[in-house]
Amino acid sequence: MDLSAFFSHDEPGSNAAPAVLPMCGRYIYDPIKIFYELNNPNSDEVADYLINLGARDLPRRTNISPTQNVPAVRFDGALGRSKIVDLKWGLIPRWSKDDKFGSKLINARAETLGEKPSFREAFKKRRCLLPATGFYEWSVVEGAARKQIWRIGLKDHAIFCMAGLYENWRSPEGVEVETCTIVTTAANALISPIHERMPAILHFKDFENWLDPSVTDTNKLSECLIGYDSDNMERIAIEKIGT
DNA sequence: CCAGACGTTGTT
DNA sequence: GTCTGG
DNA sequence: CCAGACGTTGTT
DNA sequence: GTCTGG
Repeated sequence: MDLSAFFSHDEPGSNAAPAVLPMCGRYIYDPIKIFYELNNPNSDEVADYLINLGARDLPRRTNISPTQNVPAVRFDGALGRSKIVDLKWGLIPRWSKDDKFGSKLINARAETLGEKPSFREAFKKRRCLLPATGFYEWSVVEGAARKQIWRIGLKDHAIFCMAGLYENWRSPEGVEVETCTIVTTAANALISPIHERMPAILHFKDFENWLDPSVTDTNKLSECLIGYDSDNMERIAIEKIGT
């Protein structure tokens, strides 16, 4: 396989083919405020949607990692609409005896959400969106001393929403913890040279169905968990997280 | 029946 | 909680 | 995902 | 090398 085309926008020196490795264990949230200042778009329906939910002033975070609280959109039954809440990244199943298992469940494969004991109930009833402006992947480049870091996102740094599931877990001591996981899917053409998986990025038209707990047709829900179009994304080699 | 797992990614 | 393996 | 730790005994 | 914490 000729991988040279994938490196046309790489930094100098990374012309060796990387071992095919690599998912979504770190990501980025740039405030919508910054997004608008940088790009001044005429309209962006995802950004407008999040602004309407009060996301405009969420803080900038360039290295969101598992076990941290992350901003999420989910349906609130009492309000009758979706709202933004903080969820701890790393899903702890309701039946889990301790919180250790949660640190492993940072991703959930889209293909098997309906079957896995840890995810199937959340897939039917507790879906959420995780806003982001990018995510990181690491790949081993032959001959290089360190792993190559990639910052991946939509073109023009547009904000997007990853598909997520959430749970409400009660510890033996009675402490409530709300946790979440990021749904992954097969990598698209842009990402597959460096990683086999990528987060499921939802199109705006699918937000409502994904968030609506009364929607339980899992076949239909699965249809929106397809790899995002490579042409609308970009992948940039970086030296350090946060740059 | 009980005991034990329940997950993903990447690496070999 | 629910399924699988023994 | 990466970075960093990786241990015990006895004492307070 | 493998696990834990963030």
